[in-house]
Amino acid sequence: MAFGKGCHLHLIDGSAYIFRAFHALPPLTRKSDGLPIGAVSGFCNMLQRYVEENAGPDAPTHVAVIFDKGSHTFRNDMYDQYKANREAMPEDLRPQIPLTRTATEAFNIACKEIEGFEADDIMATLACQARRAGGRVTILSSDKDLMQLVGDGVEMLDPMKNKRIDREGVEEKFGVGPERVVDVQALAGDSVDNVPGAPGIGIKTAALLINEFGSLEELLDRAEEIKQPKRRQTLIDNRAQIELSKKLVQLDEGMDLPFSLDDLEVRDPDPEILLGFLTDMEFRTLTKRVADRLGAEAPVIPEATAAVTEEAAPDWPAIDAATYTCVRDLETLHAWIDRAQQVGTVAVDTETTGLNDMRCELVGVSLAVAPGEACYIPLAHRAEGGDDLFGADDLADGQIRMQAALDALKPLLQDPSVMKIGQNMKYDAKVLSRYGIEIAPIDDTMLMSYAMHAGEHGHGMDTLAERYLAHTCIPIKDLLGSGKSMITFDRVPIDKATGYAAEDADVTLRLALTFKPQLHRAGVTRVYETMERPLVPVLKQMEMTGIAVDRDVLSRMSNAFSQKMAMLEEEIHDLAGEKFNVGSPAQLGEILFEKMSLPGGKKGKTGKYSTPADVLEDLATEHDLPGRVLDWRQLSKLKSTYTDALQEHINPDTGRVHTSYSIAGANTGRLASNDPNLQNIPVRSEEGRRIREAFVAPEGKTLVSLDYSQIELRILAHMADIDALKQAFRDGQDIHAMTASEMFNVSMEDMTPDIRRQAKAINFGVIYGISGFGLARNLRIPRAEAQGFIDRYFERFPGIRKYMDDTKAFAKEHKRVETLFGRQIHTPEIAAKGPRAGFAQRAAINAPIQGTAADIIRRAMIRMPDAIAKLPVRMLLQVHDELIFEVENGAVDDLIGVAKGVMENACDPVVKLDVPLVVDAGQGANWAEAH
DNA sequence: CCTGTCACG
DNA sequence: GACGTACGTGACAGGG
Repeated sequence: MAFGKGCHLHLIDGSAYIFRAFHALPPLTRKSDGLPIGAVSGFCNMLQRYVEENAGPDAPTHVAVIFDKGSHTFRNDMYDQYKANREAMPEDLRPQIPLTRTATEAFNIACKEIEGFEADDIMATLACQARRAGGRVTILSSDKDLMQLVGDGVEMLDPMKNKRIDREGVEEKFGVGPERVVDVQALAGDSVDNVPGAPGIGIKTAALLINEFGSLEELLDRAEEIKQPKRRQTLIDNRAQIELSKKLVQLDEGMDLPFSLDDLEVRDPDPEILLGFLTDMEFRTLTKRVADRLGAEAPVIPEATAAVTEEAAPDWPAIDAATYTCVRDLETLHAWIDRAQQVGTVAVDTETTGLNDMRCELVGVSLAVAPGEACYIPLAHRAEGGDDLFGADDLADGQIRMQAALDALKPLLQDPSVMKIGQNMKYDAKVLSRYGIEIAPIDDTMLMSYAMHAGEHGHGMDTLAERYLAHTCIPIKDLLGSGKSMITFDRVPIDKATGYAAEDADVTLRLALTFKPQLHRAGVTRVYETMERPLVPVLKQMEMTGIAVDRDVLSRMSNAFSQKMAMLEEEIHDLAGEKFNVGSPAQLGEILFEKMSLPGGKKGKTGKYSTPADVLEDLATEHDLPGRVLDWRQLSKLKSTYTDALQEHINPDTGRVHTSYSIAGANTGRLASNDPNLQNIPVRSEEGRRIREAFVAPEGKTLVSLDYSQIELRILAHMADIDALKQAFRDGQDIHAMTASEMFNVSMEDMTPDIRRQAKAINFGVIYGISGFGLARNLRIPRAEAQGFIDRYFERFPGIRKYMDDTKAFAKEHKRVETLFGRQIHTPEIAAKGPRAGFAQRAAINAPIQGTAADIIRRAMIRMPDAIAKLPVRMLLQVHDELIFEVENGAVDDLIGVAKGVMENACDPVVKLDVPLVVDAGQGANWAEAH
């Protein structure tokens, strides 16, 4: 039947169906092989319900499910920030996308998508064609972008609320008719799609203006006539941005489609094909329901053989090193690869010659496809007994040639439809990357544990195996030994290595099967999917890039420090009247408190005097020696930890320094940097800050540093809901001065640096879970006075005390606290008695604040690679509230614009802060200049 | 291997 | 009423 009068076209927004199905359902997996199919299941159920509900007299004559295809559309060419705030597609959803197309076809419903266009444009074009032909159209979607199509026989139906949206519905939502919806959207913008619009103008104001002037064009041409001065200026200043926004929201109704309306005619499904598909997916209930409706026999779905179920199966085979396979030829390897491909999920572990993933060599790879089914593929083990001059570096027999094995593994490890599970996958991903394999998609058991159990215990594999599998892993010591006689993994006999390596893969797989279904129940799926797992490739890239360090600068500083230290040491020995080890607190304590009888000597647990800096500072007024020791200590620290150690960390292959970030190191969600720690490079003292001059941009490039201004205090203002603080941040005030002014009744004009400094200490104290003692020590004032400050602070900002009390109460009740983004930090010690309770309480107060800040910069980092993809720039480092980039000189301003936007909007669209986030930028030839 | 000290946010 | 107290990290040196 040709489409025409009397015809009724249904357009189903396929992508919306998929996302709703994905988020509404727990992460179901196909029993036989663990393939994630939650979204497919939900999608099929929705299609079936659609079919059942649309069989009556008003049944459509034509129907199509329309999908988005490709992430880059013509709108991105107009505006590269379009939809830049979108969360990346969850890894579990990705492999399900093609299956939803297959499902649509199995239902024998037309399934359409066109590369480079959004589903909305296809639907707009089809709706217009149908309208012109005199037919009716119903769009099954709740997307407000589609409301511009309503009218003249086109309606929308919100499938969630089962609510029809006609002209009146659109006017209710936008305050204007469908033909003016794009005008309102152009002004109001859209944070979800990142359409800028006019700042400060929302839907209400936009509708008011459009109704007054008739159209957007008219409004912009006659903007001078607007009465409100601020509004007038906004429209005049942002004309180009508003016009761009209109182009972004305007749907393309005139696409050239490679099919016609007639191709969308409603067709009955072929029972064999549809039931075949549902059976393949192992949807028991739905298969039966569909079979009943089609009057067909429901096929029998065999019980699952593999042990992938909602709960970790209790009947898993025991973990036994003797049962694993050693893969020594290509044929066997291919059999394992095929098996992994079929299952769709495989645990992967690499064995290497060391712990440094930038320098070690690959020795072997292990795989696990089901509990108890694991293998080890040795690749570079050395021949045994070769400890003499000859043969020591010969490869042991019976190993597949490295390159041949990697060539065979590469398609599996890069296959987008096969999930690769690892424990601390960043390590393996970096090693494999150095061998030409970019492993993806990945799951990480360490990160699953971190998302669920941060604060409860560590997340190393041995710990997890003990706790969750009641299994003690083979200690690596048993293979490598320890201390001086320790060997590298390539010297381990292959038999012994097989048991160890394959066990790691087996354990990892079992942990993943245990944890994966628990994520949803613990309420941390989103944390894991959006803030843990996607960070792995981002950090991998940063770490592998590294930062250029000028060895000569460090070396000269080391020499200068040595000389000064030698001079100081001599002076110290003279003042003490004897030679001793200045670096030994024990010996120094003896000199100070015994020999010289200076006051304030306190002994620690070990019965030795303690000589921290603040004690020495107090003593400096009494004697010259303590001051000299402090100077010596500073130089000693700078030399040993920085100027000397950093030189050792310059990678000979790249000439750069490559830190490694632990994602699951800090309980709060912060990263930790190690080998070397580049998050504690000196900055507070002038002498220390000069070490940053050694961190440089190569010729023709610039280092750019972007840091969040006062992010934790802003979060506190939001979370504790303190109006005065929130307003101060909105007005861009000096927050410490403002606090001081409020507390001490000093006007901002009469503010002295000292009053401000005290207020600043209190502000930070609040974040740390303030105590009179702590503040007193920090400010070096009597305890009673400090307590007075705190009392006055709480009097002025009662919301802060309420936040602290509420947080403590929450922690006591739930044994955990949460960030604004849902990250959980467990506080098992909160119920402890004695001093531990105090620690736990203050940690509980601090964790949501520090953790939310950590979440925000994580989100920014995850979005950054896409945002800066077109610029000649690389992201190098993260220092908690700061990101450092290396950029070609010509692109500095572009980078600052783009990256700042990503950082300042990193909360979107999940959390709306009541305070703005502000990012400051710096640039220079080295880190000292950029900061 | 633990402790003290000190570098950072 | 006494006790011990700011939050989160990592690296280095000394000393058993």
